[in-house]
Amino acid sequence: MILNHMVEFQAPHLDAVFHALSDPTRRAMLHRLTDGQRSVSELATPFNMSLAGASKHIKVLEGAGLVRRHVQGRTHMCQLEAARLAEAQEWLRTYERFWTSRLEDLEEILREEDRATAQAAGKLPEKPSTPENTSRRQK
Amino acid sequence: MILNHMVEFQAPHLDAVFHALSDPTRRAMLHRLTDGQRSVSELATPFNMSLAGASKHIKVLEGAGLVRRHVQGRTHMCQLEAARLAEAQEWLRTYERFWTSRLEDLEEILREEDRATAQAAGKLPEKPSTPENTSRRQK
DNA sequence: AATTTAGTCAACCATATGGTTGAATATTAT
DNA sequence: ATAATATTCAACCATATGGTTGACTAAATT
Repeated sequence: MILNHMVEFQAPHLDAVFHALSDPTRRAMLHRLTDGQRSVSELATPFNMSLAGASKHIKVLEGAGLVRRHVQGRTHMCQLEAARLAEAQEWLRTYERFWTSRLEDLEEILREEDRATAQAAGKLPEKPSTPENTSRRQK
Repeated sequence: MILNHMVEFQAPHLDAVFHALSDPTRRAMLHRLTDGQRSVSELATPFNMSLAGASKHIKVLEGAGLVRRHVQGRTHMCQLEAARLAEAQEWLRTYERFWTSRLEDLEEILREEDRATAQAAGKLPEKPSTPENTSRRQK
């Protein structure tokens, strides 16, 4: 529970990171940066888009902390900054158990039966499942 | 290179998945589903939001394939569907090497030096770095 | 049969997003 | 000094997003 809190709230970047990743142009840009630094115009060229448009995308990536920029003269060099990607992966790791093992399916089924019985036992409470009262079976 | 293509293009869900994950309400909803199925109103209650609003969020999650819905009578039961999360994690895995090992930093530095020399050697080509001509040092 | 409950739908609103163009800024090359 | 290059900025546009409310549909309860 405490860990969940940490994952959910100790990473206040997730909104920005996931949003940045939701655009294919930006994902492609990140991917090109795995090969090394690229200037803004280098990053822009493969895309059928104005330089200003590409520049905006880069700013989104920068804002999400996925790219760092070093200005050298008139060219802005962009570099992949992976830390926030690690945070995103960490968030996803919480859900790994839902695809890694069929054992988890069984666990899930048991939980379901549990719920079903509880529901059959009586009326649903008025606030049936706030985070506070669903800790019945904590991890 | 072929693998990169696969990661980038064989997962056409990434836009929708990452977009779905970019909203804290939706992430919280997913999280609550790790504890078992929830009806739409159960999912909605913890949030200071109209039922219709929450319903929209759930539809976004459904659209991204992160939630499945079984209608039983008048209640719609929502269930976590993790496969697409696995795809997202798979995409992120491509970047793991950028945070897992300091060895990669060295590799990166070497690549940088390589680039710098190439640049010093002559003018930058007109299309300096299309995906085709940056395969100089392939993975 | 009447009412409550669960949920969607449609219309609306403010703001965000992804894109454009044209002008502005600063650096480098001639 | 002039021109070219690299990039941002500001204004604009269409569409998407996250939210609301009120009306509607369908199922369960009384």
